[in-house]
Amino acid sequence: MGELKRSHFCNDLSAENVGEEVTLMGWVLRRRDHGGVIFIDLRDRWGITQVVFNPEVEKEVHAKAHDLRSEWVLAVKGRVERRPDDMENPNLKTGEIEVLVSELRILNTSQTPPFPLDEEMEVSDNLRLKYRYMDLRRPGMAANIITRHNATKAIRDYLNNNNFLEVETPILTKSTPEGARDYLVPSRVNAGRFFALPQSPQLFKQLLMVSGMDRYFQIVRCFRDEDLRADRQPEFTQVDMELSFIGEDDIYNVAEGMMSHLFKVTRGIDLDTPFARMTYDEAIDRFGTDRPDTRFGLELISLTDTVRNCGFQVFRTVVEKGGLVKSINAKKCAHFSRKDLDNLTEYVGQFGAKGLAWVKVKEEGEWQSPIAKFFTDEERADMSGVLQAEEGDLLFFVADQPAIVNQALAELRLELARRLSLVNKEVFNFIWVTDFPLLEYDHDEKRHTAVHHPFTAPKEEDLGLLDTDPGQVRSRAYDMVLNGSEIGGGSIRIHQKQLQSKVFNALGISNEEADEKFGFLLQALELGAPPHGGIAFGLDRLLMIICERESIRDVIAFPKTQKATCPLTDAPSSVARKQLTELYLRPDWE
RNA sequence: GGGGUCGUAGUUCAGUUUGGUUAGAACGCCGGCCUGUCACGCCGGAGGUCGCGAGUUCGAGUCUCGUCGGCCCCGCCA
Repeated sequence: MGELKRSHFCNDLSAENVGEEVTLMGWVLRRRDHGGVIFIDLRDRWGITQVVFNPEVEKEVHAKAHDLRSEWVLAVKGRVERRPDDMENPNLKTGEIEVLVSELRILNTSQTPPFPLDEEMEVSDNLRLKYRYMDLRRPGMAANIITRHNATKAIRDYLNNNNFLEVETPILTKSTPEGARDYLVPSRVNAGRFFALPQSPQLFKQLLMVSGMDRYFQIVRCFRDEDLRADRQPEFTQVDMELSFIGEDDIYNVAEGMMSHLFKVTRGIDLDTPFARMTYDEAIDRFGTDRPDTRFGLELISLTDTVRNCGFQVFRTVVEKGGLVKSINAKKCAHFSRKDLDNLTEYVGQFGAKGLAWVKVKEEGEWQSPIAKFFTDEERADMSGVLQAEEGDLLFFVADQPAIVNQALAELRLELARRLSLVNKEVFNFIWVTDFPLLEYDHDEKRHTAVHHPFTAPKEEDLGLLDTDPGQVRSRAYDMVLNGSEIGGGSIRIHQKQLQSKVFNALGISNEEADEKFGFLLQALELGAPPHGGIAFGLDRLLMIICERESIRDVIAFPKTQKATCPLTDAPSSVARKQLTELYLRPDWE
């Protein structure tokens, strides 16, 4: 760069700077060579400035500019000039001016980029990840990274102003049963032993409460060795927090305040607080899922009682076996074609539904449907009544075991909303889902497992059920749901050893195993653990919504592919045999 | 572990249904011309193991099987 020193960024200059000598540094976005005058759009993180090379002004510099190519790195010194009349570019922040270059330094050349940095062009994910540093030059991606910075800054500011301490917790930690598969790290110093990377800092943040930190938070990487999705990476970031001497309402308050600040800073949006609340049971009942998207209707309606004694054997048998019959009334959709319906039937099939019954409501409530003949006039009228069916409506039915009915119709509801364009992207519907069950039965393992995690406190009024009917115990867990996406979850924790042991027992964890795996926590609970609780937010998912992207990969600087690999570094890779033997590992796959 | 979909020039894609001469387009790239463009324009040019491997066939980008990779989903995971 010689003696050149950058004086401005590429979005700084305006008509007010006309006449000034400035020095800009950046990348060549585009070159427009007119044989005579040459225009270069110079780009940096902040913006774009047009710089001009005129042969009548600086003949040698102009000649040098002839060689410039896309993505070369330049330093240019020159005078800010107002553009001639009618030559202003309203699409550029710096469009009023241009820099007439008197001195050009080529700081670096560049090969032709492996893909165009044009925002409009779709480029395959593999290429984008292999050359991620090029991908991140694209203004849209750069904006996401900048938004991510602004988001974490806003979160830190808010929590700092509310008496929270940011405390780091170990990345090399102990493998614990329950939950997701661990990433393991072999210990060289301790033959045959392994660290695990944390699935979350759950136990450490509880210990920080025992240590009297009172209000902790951390923006922290978490690791789960499970299969990937558009919204799931093996390493992801949580906004993790824990508070002492609090109840649910205190958590809701802090979390709502933090979200309000976050959305104000990143999107300029004022959120309505407090957020709506809904129990788990109500969410399942009305939406079939514990993370309902409440931006549109199409709610699930139960017909189980209505059809209990009906003439249609399929429905009757399902109800007799403890199943459900639920329905969605797709208003004014009776025009759906047979192909549409086959299509939707296939769609719900992947969620386990063995069929999708449908009814088109015609004049005077008449049913056009393959199943119409199985019902009496009265039964059809009863069902139409419950569903508030009107001429032109399309009714869908699924009858099966509750889990299948709810999932199939929940997914059908979302698919219908997409097809009917009912989803308003400008709306941010936050809700708290509360009163989750504490335990669910795992048919493979033949025992109960924790719905949230094993440290979640049961509701006091349900404590008696822990021995008699554990599946019916409700917990003090809560999720924050935004537009159908679970963006955070937490609970009030157990802070007394006796209750914690009891829950471990309900989970089928013996006293010995509890001591071996969680002894340190149980000990801490006996040394003055305060009542406490907390919540953790998925920062990547939040940003995906804030940045209006379809994948969390777009808000992570260096994400992994669906196979959990990194095309840029080629990780994971094989290692030297010596490294393995040092770690007391003997491969048997060769 | 399973289902779907894609893989052709540097990039994005057409061509695959119905196998048949030299595999096309746009953008990009290279060269030339051009003093007011901003997705500059005009003229010319180069550029392809059709992901990889087997098979069917006189002949495969096109059909079959396998395999690798990207993406989406189920299971899994909060």
